[in-house]
Amino acid sequence: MTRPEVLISISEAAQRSGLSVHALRFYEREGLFPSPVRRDAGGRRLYSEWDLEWLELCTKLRSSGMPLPAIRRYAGLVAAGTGNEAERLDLLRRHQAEITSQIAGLTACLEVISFKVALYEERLAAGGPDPIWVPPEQTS
Amino acid sequence: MTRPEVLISISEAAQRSGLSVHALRFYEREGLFPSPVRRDAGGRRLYSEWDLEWLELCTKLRSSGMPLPAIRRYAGLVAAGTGNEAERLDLLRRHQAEITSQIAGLTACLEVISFKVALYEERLAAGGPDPIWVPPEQTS
DNA sequence: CTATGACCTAGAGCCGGCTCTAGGTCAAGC
DNA sequence: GCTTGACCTAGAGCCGGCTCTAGGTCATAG
Repeated sequence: MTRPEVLISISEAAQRSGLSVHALRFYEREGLFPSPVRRDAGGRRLYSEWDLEWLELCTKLRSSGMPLPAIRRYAGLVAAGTGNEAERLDLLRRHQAEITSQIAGLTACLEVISFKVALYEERLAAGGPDPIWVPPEQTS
Repeated sequence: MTRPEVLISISEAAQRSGLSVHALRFYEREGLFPSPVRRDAGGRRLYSEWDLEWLELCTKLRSSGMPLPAIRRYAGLVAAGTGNEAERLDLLRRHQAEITSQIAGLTACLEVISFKVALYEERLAAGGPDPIWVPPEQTS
């Protein structure tokens, strides 16, 4: 009655997760998996659906700037099983705040850039080669 | 009639730009200034208001992920004077797109995290220690 | 006159996050 | 039985962006 769990090789896991095989092994060494990655008789890694989902979360965390040690902590909490939900929540909330402030920062940068873009567009449209922003002549 | 241009020392420029003195010298070596930073008789750097404005732009570009070589290119265009506005515009537009897609990526991550946060909150509020996401028991 | 402190240069070091290499095992196909 | 190719481990290397060090100059204060 145990349904036939699908297990895939590292190269397949790499394809499906978007990570390189190197990165997958590296993540494992770094303790980023809550439960050890399974192996076949020959010692080769076998990734389950669960592992892939976990990796998906990991890549989201990474791509939003969470450092490996933090992901390791989270993995540790998950590994420890139920009972530490408050801690997990705390970790996630902090990262949530982190992302929010990153977005705010980027939005501010975007505004500045967009302003400059608009300026250049205007000038170019006007055809005039009026200087917009020239370094001051070295009047020494 | 030339108004008395205010020139400040490197440490002051560091404070006002938020960069370290090391970083300021480093940026200069890396060719990130369109016009060379002025020096006093003793060879010490003197930063003008214009330099500070430039640095402000640089930090915006950097903090939104523009790599140093790209900033160097932009500095080169500004240094070359009027006539290359189209190129500058192109460079800025590309970065604009870059930032936009970064924001989109972060927003996607934020959604995932927020979803998980909501899940944990719900569970914790319910008081129940129902497992949310447990690594599968190694049913080997 | 000396010592303090801000500055200078050139170059080495560091950190995070991979990425790659060397050297080896193993199973399948010819 | 040999080659091929996917995998293994441990560890070295790389890249970007600073950051720090060593060793020196110079000006003002005591």
